[in-house]
Amino acid sequence: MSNQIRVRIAPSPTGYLHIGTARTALFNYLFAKRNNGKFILRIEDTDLERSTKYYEDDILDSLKWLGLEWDEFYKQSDRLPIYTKYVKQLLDNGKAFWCYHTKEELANEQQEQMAGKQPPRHLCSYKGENHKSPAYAEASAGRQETGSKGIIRLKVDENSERKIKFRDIIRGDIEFEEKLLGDLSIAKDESTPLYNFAVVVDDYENNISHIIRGEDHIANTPKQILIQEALGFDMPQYAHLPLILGQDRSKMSKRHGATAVVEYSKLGYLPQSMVNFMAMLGFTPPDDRQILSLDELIEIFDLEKVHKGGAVFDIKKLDWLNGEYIKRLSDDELEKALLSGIHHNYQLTEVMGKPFLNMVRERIKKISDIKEFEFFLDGPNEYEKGLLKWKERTDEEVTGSLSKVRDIIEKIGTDDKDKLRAELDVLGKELEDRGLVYWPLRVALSGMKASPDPVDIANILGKEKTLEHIRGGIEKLG
RNA sequence: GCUCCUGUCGUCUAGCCUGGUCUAGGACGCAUGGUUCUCAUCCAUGUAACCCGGGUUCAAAUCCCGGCGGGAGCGCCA
Repeated sequence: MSNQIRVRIAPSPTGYLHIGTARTALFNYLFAKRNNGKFILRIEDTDLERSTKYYEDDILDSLKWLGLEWDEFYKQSDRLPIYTKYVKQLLDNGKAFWCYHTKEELANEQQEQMAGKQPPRHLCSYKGENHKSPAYAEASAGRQETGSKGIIRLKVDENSERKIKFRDIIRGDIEFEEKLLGDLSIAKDESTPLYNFAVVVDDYENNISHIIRGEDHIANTPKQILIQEALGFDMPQYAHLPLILGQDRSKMSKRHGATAVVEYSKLGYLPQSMVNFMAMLGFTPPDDRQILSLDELIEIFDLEKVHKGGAVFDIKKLDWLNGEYIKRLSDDELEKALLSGIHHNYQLTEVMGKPFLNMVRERIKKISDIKEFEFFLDGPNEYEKGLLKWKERTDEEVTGSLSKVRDIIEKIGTDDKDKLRAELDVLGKELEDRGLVYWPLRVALSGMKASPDPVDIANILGKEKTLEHIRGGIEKLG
């Protein structure tokens, strides 16, 4: 079982689950499920200052909402003793050391290097002193002078001619020069690991076989490889995903709009369409299908076919996809979604039967679009009486038409749509103008210039409400 | 500034590895038409791209070289 596929998603609970992290999670999940592997969730909360339980909960909830259930769960803050063991090991065997430079010194060093067109890296003067503990340094004059409590770094050979190479499943061979890296920070103290170190230790301890993550981590890879080597760990396989971009082709961020998965759920997007859409950002099915479920994606997913270039997040395409998914929802599913209350801009309190659901299903792209249909419950909004006017027809003609429609409905009701439509068509023929019948009726019922078929509205509203709104229209015209 | 990644319609992309079937295909969007009281749906049609320049070749989106463009990373954040 040692060569079982094991992948992980490692979000840090310093914000809501980001759409980019969600996409990375999705690709990890697809790869794991495709290969009978395990999908592991690891919360990277070594930065206790910024990590919160609130965001951790959001990450878990969002992942579940998307349907990306994990097989194993870890939290770095539960695993501190493990990091301590490995930090001590490196300190003891001389591969790591304490550095006492201050942040200011480091910043100055970097500034000088950049000004001198040199690659920015920390070449630590404490490296040769082999400090194994801060206590040693405390006794030395150096520490008081620098005012730094110190940090633990990995020794990196600044004169090395070696290239650090790795094969990326998506991009092919990538290499970096070891000497350009500088002495890497790995821990603030023996029990406070820093990102690159914690990742390496955890990936090893969790037996991670493939590291699938965003392209923004490519530059971290050689650093992590150096740490692996110092610790004597094997190198996992790497695959760096393209970034999700905003309209200006820079990494998607808040200024481009919503970035959190939870925001999209509140905006009225379905998890199925989010999954489908995110998958398309960087992966294309071998056929021309556009609509694919999570299970269908698992069947066809191929990590080697993932794209290299970043993909712009196009909300218009998401809207279309979401509309397609809404059309495929069953009555029960649609009703449940409409009543869920998750969508902040309008709370529907009741669903008026199957005809209502069938009408809505074709007409909304997002669940939150249901607010356009609030007139079904609350009656038409205030509208200008001019809206009732049909083309060049006079108020008298419109009133006359509405009165005749009223008479028809008083007689036959609204339950039989076919019959009602037939009667209205007869009236249209009499008046030699179908529009004169349907337009004022539709406006009287909806109060809007664009709305569903008035016969459908009347049918859903029922006889009494329909007549009430028609009378309202007639009154408006005086 | 340094390092790395990347470059096909407005957008997501197929094709590129294994040159010809590519007068570059699909989808979203947009436009037009049909249905129609309006809108939406649906149907049909159209719109629009191989970053540039050399080279190799009978033949290049596809191979090679050189430019240019875009992005990301460069923390005692992750």
